[in-house]
Amino acid sequence: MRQSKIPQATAKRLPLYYRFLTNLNHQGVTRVSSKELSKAVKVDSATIRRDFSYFGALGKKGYGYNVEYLLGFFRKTLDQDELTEVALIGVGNLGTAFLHYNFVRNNNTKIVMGFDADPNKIGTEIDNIPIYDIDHLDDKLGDVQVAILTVPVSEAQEITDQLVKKGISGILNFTPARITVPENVRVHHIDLAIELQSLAYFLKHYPLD
Amino acid sequence: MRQSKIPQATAKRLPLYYRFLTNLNHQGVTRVSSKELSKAVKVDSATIRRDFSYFGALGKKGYGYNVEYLLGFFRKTLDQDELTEVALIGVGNLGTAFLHYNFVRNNNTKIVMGFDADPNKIGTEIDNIPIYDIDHLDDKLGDVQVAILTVPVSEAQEITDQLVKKGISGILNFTPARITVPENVRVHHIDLAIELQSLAYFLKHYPLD
DNA sequence: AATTGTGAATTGATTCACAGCT
DNA sequence: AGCTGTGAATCAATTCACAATT
Repeated sequence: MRQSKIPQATAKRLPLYYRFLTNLNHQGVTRVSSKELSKAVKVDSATIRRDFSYFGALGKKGYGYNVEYLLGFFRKTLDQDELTEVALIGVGNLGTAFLHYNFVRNNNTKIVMGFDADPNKIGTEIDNIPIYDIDHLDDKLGDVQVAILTVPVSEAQEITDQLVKKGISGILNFTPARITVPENVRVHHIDLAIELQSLAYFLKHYPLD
Repeated sequence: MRQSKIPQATAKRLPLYYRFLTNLNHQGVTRVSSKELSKAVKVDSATIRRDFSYFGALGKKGYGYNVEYLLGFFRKTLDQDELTEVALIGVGNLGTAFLHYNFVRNNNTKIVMGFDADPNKIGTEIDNIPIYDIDHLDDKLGDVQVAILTVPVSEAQEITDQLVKKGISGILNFTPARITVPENVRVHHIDLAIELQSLAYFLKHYPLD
């Protein structure tokens, strides 16, 4: 498990491949070429072959890849069975969107609890996920290792500190705050405003036509 | 405007810089070094200096950067005044989160209308943004160039086709579908499930400690 | 005939490290 | 004395292009 030699860029694409292969499998497709897959996932076919090759020779020359075999392989690799439990911090619109997303197919992650400050939400369940009082983070969080942070920006750092104190390992941060954490905590930032602004910027400065 | 020679990675960080510089300015800070800024935005200081250098020599050696001057510069560069109008397609939880986000500071983008199929939403306004019937996309969209796509995955491609027909230039796609568009349309994918899965994957395979 | 798997080339981005300026 | 701006080095990812294989 330690020190995989798979490039990070490849690792990020694995869930994508997995999802599309699952779709193909459901549709009864038994074989697929890197070129076909490329069309579906919008990743260059050479990149796909390179990505797959890190796991060994999974395909057959002149034939392509056997969907079921490939899927079985990825299932193991992605720890598709070993579930990662996730806590959702902040049950606003964005947080609620996540709760509803939850039980779509590819579950190697599962939101097991939510936290909020709103008394109308505390004690309720959304899609069977209990919502606790944010002030009880300490008691309720248990040993959950991953948190989705969808709180107002003003609270982001303070709540992060609490999560860190409880020993969290990873945070998916949707607030615009660039939160500070110790070296051993991994943070992925998704900044919706920046995504939109940078799309606009690219449209103006890097025209496609 | 055509063919800027700024690296894409730099371009993506500009809105981030801009936001933090605005904060500093509001706090009355007048000068900042690349090292200080690095701490705040979590980007290596050499990268920051390199990024800035694409716009010329904006700083002073031994001193750092003048916040106001830098801001003025970026304002122009980011077309902070030239507003990009955006349509939000799909007013579910995720879409609503965007509508509320809207009028935070850095506005070079503005959501001007929403679309949904739900009769309870059609005809209403959320934060002063009118919600139209998705079936009236054709009449209402006008010449809006950018769309945020937050519809169920099953509708993604069909609605994309409509947007394309109306001449959209950019789509921020939050559905898990890898939508197909002509070459001259730019699509940025943000796939929440994949972000979560890949964070979990990194935690397991690329431990930080 | 078709498609993989991969060396080699290329492209893109980051980081080092320091001369030069204020 | 301190910090920028940048050449050079490094690192990471993509893409080319084709020999090998079914």
